[in-house]
Amino acid sequence: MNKEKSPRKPTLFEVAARAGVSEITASRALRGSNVVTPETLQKVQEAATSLGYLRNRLAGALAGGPSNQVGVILPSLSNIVFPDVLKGLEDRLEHAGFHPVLGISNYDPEQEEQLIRNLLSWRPAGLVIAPSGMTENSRTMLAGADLPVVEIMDIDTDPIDMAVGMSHRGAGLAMARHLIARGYRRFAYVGHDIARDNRATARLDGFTAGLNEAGLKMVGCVTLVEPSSVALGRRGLNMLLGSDCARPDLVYFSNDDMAVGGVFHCMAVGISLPDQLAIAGFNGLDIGQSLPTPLTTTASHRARIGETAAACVLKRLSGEETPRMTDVGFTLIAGGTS
Amino acid sequence: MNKEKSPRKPTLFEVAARAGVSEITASRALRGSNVVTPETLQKVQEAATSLGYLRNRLAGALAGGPSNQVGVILPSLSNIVFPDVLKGLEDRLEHAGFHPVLGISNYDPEQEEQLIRNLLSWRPAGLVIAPSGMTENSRTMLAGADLPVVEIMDIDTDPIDMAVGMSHRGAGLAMARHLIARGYRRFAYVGHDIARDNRATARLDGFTAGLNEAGLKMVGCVTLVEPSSVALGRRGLNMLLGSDCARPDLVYFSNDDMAVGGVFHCMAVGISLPDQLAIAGFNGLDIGQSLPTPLTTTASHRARIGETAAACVLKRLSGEETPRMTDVGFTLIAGGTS
DNA sequence: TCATTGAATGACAGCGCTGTCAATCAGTGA
DNA sequence: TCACTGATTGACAGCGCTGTCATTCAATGA
Repeated sequence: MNKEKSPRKPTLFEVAARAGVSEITASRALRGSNVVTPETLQKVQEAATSLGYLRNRLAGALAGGPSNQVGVILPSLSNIVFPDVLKGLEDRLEHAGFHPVLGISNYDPEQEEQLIRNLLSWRPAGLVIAPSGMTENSRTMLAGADLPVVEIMDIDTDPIDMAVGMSHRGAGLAMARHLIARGYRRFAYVGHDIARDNRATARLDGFTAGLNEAGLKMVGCVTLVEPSSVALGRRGLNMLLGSDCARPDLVYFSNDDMAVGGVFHCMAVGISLPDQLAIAGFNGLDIGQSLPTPLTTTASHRARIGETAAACVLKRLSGEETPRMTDVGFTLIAGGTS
Repeated sequence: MNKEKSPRKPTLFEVAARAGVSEITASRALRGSNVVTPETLQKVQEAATSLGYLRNRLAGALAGGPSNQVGVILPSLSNIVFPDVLKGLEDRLEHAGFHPVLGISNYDPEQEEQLIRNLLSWRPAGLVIAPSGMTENSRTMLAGADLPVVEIMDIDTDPIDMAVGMSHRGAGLAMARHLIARGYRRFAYVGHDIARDNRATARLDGFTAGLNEAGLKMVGCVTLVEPSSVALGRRGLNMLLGSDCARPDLVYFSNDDMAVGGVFHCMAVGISLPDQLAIAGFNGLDIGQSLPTPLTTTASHRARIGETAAACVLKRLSGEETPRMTDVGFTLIAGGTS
């Protein structure tokens, strides 16, 4: 089935010959141009089917036809956040017959640059990227690439072309204000590999700013240099409470995975929520909201970010005006854990 | 930045001219061929850099060069399973400088066929697919495409070219035997949109077979025609226990998301695990293992499936022998919920 | 000294398709 | 009848690169 030497795939030329028309007419027919007669169309389609013709888009794109590939660069697929974004992207792209070509940067600017170069060399129709500290080269390539480029997730910095996301700093700030208004005063933080995840850093930054506004500061802080996970959150809270810092009344986690781990730790050691300890996360994941006591968190609209980014690319390709900045916002969820 | 008309990208010809060599030599230099002199190499690299040259792989692939794109077709990105697989794939591919080109079939054979046609038209180096009931056309295209094709997830059926996965039927069967050995007798099932997810169906099938071996049958069964989620599992268990079936002593869930929902329901209504009710899932997700009481489940090696599939493609491309079937197996986790 | 060898480079053709512009032709009104 | 219009179709060139074979040239040994 795959050992026999292939008898060369039929080309457009053969389809055209069989249908008794020229190559270009066959091309137009198969691409659904509306200038060909219904009869011609049918002849060509029949010829294509009977020969098992499979279009070669490499040749098409090289000859100046449009591409239906969109480069997508994400820092990770480890937690559900980026798959959610990817899902939104894919959804919207697929409706338009486009495909994401994926690259994972692992939060590394060098790898990111490599990926950009690599993906651009396929001359995609557009590029969507969740940046991880782009290098100068990266910016130059993107700026000169003459295709729609959408930077996603964060809108706290000025984009090369377009940006779709939310203010992570703003989300942290809003959460701090909300919690202070609810009467909490002794805050602690449990975070994951924060050096690499600059969005988590931005949230913490905003959160701290909120505390400062009220003349407060953190009473404790644990940061674990590992990717975020439920298990890590559980471990992190355990460490925090075992340390000699003042007992916090609320722990802000770097995200929901971590926060759910915190909740599980409380369940396991019999700390009652939210009386003895309150917990807040970030992301608004299904899992947090399905806990016996729903998690206090900030819902990020991840799929919507993906969808909107895809929409921006598609709009630009069809010549429409596109906003430079799109804020999809966030929604504070006042759950039962605070 | 994107309004000005682009002054046409420099081509290999210009790089070659600038370096004072022929096109083909420049091509070889930039592709890292070992036949060019170090001096030539440097001249060409300098010329390329100073011109901001960006390789055009469309032309390269069309001219007979290799592609570094691998088509990937998955049925969904909604729960963590397929992102995990994708992560494994991406990891391995990226190390070899390859990129997945993604398509989501939504468990629909027609869409799947469309995707296959579309992705193949880019002449990728290989194709990895988690099949959703392939059509006759799909099979024909793949069989005739003359590239490595890996069918992933399930190995219960005969593959077109290669298969990497585990026996879902076997996993269901093993779990049934394990639970029966532990003394459980009154089994019920809570599942999600099973018509579309034939792997969940295979597990249920195996599980039922295991019960039959022991002369047992299900005492209750709830199947909800929605994508699986924690919330759905919670709802499903609630429905099951509210129905008039005999009270089960163990509920088998279609996967861990659902099972965790079941655990949360028990917590919320005060059913103690595993005395009053036992629960088992499938997948071995982090979340289930981080519960105060770790979930009894079967760990599927999702990332490994992706890695192995990628490895198969790469091996085949480098001319090595590849196994037709790779069983990555599964691991039964006897947790505290049973 | 001369044929021989191997390393480095180059000329050429063509991958399969589509944009551009030109040609064809039936139908129309003067 | 004839120029004119619009709807179809076609000829041509070339997108940018790489495989194949040929060429060049210095180094080698007889």
